[in-house]
Amino acid sequence: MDGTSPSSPSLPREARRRRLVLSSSQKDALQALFQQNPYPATETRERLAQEIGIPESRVQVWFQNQRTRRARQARLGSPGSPGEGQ
Amino acid sequence: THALLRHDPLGKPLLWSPFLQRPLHKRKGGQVRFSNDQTIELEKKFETQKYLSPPERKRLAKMLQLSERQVKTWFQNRRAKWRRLKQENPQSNKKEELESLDSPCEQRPDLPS
DNA sequence: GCGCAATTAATTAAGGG
DNA sequence: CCCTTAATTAATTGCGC
Repeated sequence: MDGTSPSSPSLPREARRRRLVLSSSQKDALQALFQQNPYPATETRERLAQEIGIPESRVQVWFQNQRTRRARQARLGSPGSPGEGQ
Repeated sequence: THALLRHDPLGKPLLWSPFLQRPLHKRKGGQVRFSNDQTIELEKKFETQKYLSPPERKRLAKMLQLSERQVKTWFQNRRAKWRRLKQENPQSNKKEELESLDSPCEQRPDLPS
């Protein structure tokens, strides 16, 4: 009896939340812009969204997640570099 | 009724899974996800009124055992999401349940007479 | 004082190896 | 199976009205 089986045979009609899968090109574009500016203005985001063909909100969340990723990577990468000057 | 019902295609609430889920929806700082009932009630109110007046907010907060601030925050977050949804979706796109109740973007917040 | 836009941290779950 | 990562949620800050 594992509850892990999502066996709900009675409702195959539910469209499970399908998350957007970004292509390499899309990711590349996002990353490029991110390197230029991790906090792009709304207009910039919109423009990029149009260019890569995804909704602006997705660009927004991508940037959010990317910031988090970066911060995390920085943490794991070099935990003790900067001599805190405080 | 349905075991694993979650998330609409466009939109709305996420209700947690039934019993077989992690006993903790508590975030680190002690923030907790609202109960299904709370969310449902909030939503119900939201369908009727996008903006609610301070006294109503207080009432609802008491009813749901939430802070007025929490209710306020919930409504604001909801409004934001809603606007985005409308903007991205020209028409109310709701798979099976269509609720064309949202046309006027401009609902005036009840002015205290 | 409230609404709103922007942003955050934590979490939840889809996709793919 | 498990890691990556997109999507969601409640809360916060700052700004203008």
